[in-house]
Amino acid sequence: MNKSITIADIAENLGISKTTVSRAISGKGRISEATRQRVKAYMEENNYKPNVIAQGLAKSKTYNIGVVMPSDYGIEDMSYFQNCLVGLQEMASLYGYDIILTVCNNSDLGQLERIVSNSKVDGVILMRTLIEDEAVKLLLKQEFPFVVIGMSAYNNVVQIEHNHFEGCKELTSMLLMKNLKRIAVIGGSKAHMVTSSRINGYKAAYKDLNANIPEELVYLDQDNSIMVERAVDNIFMHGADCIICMDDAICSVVLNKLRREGIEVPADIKIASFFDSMLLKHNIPAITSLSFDVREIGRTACKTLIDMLDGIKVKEISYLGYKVELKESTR
Amino acid sequence: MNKSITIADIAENLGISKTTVSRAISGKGRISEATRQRVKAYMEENNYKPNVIAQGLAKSKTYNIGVVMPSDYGIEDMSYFQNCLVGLQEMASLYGYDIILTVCNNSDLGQLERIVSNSKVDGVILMRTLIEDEAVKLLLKQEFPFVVIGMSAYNNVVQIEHNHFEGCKELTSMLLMKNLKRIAVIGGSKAHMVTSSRINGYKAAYKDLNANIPEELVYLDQDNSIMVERAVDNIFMHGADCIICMDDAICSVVLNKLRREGIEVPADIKIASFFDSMLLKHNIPAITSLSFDVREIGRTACKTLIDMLDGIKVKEISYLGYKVELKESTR
DNA sequence: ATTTATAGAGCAACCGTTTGCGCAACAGGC
DNA sequence: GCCTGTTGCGCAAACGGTTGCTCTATAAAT
Repeated sequence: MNKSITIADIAENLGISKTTVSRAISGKGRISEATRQRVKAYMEENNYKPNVIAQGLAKSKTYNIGVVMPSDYGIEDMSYFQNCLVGLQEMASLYGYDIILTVCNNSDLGQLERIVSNSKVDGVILMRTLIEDEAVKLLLKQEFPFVVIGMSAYNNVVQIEHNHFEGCKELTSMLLMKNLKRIAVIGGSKAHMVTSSRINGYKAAYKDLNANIPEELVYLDQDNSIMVERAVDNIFMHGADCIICMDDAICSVVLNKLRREGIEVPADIKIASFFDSMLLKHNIPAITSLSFDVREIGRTACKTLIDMLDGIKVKEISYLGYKVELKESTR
Repeated sequence: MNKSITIADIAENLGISKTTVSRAISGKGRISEATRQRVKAYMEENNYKPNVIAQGLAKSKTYNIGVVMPSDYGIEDMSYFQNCLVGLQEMASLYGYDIILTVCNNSDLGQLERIVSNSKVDGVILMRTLIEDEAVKLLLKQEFPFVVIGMSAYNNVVQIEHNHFEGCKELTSMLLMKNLKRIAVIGGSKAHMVTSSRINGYKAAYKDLNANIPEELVYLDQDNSIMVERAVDNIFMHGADCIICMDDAICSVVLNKLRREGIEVPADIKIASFFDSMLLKHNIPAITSLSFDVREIGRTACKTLIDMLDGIKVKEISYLGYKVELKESTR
């Protein structure tokens, strides 16, 4: 690991002061075009790279963004995470930031606390928040800049999200319009904001039509396949003409279960799913899906945080678009 | 974001020098027990947190570890990645390091180059390497400390890996012992070291028995479900009594295909898979699987890198155990 | 020709730690 | 009472940048 050259080296070799070199590089302050060119040329030639740590110390910035990934992320969340991360990265590197990743859970914020109080990051992005979220509380208390991806139950929190309420409402409405009246819902955790927003959207669609909400068809917190399959059984017992799956993993289990039971999709029952992953890409019968540009979420979240760090006023909630895809006739 | 207190503040308030405070904290250098206690008490009381950036500048360390995630990671890799990451984190935070995550691909190493030459990380962990790997070349050329997870085709590279050769050889041997002679292989990229190791293990098992290797049953580089399904067709055409799937995603597609064709597992054909994810957990018929403690890989990789950074001599290749799980009779 | 504005550059302090070296006080050995 | 060793501590220079202020030379305005 060969020692890299510093601003002082450049200054000495060019017979100018460190100040001037610094100015030539940053473009700030008064400096002649000629000198700037000399410095630039020398930099180029000798492959000078600024030491971001030193810059950080001087400017009280780290050029790092902390990203908190919940430690209970399931495999079904990972595709979302991956795409989001790519978006975050894209934007971060555009502005010279890097991403420090920490896995934390609501009851052990050690990691997050460390990077925040040791000043290893300038701001934080929360990948998901709970209705009762310790990370949010911590950051609010410390007045540390952060944005959350997805909805937050807290005030004064900058949020980037797809409009799950509207999305789920639109989806449900569309299904209702197609004369499907008994729409079941499986999956999603009650503790998550996303879920409650979606459920509210679902209910709103029913209310708009003054129709009764079939509460007996809603099965949240189905943590494993066994539960999901049991839910499917119950749903059939109660009679249903459509199932909305809260994520792809659930959808996959449901589809398998139906296949085993000899129930045809979409002939016997319709299936709709929130479609984040590629998991089902090649494996879906006719399902209606709601899809999001997750990468865009990442980009927006990152840019918003950077704006905040630059002291630019940002709006508290950014809603991003979603799209409902009907695939009734596929297959 | 309230300004945090510094070593200078402590020094002033306690009427001692910065040096003494620093020594009290680090425990290095000569210092009386009494003073140390005074400082510790004050730190505790006023919630002092060292500024890692400043420490970094002084010690020429960042306490950051770069982790490179290939940008072509598929959803089937994410579970592996997640578990590995948790292991990495665990060990990193134990030693006061943080993880800077970058997504890079072989033809665009911009991100990696930046964090390395801007001295934002002390060392790098490569999540996967290709036979012809630009990241490895770059790091070797810059003499930058790094370890790779999985096998590397290069010399003088510190590697942490499961013994895929032995693993796949053992798996294949076990299958051969059970009188399955026509074992097919689907999936895996020729460009990846893992794959070639596994294939070599597979072949070695055949050679040990002086049996002919059924080359016509090996289908690598099956990038999408269509190809996988076609491969399955071909495999049946050539006759096979077992299929080894290189990963869970492939396995999932294969299982679905078989189900659709009305082929029973394990009655009509046996299935074996490299089992990283939870994806198939609730959805597997009787498959034989090879599983790894991926978290341990992460831990080991991280500890190895930290040792390297501390100037401790590490062994070039660490093999971690794997285990073959037979589930022939499940379901 | 004198004043005023401005452009180009440098000095030196600063960001928050670490660390080599030096200094005083005190201990023990003779 | 002198010499040597050790202990506890502080000075000041680093680490590699940034930045407020000052200074000079030149251009523009009067």
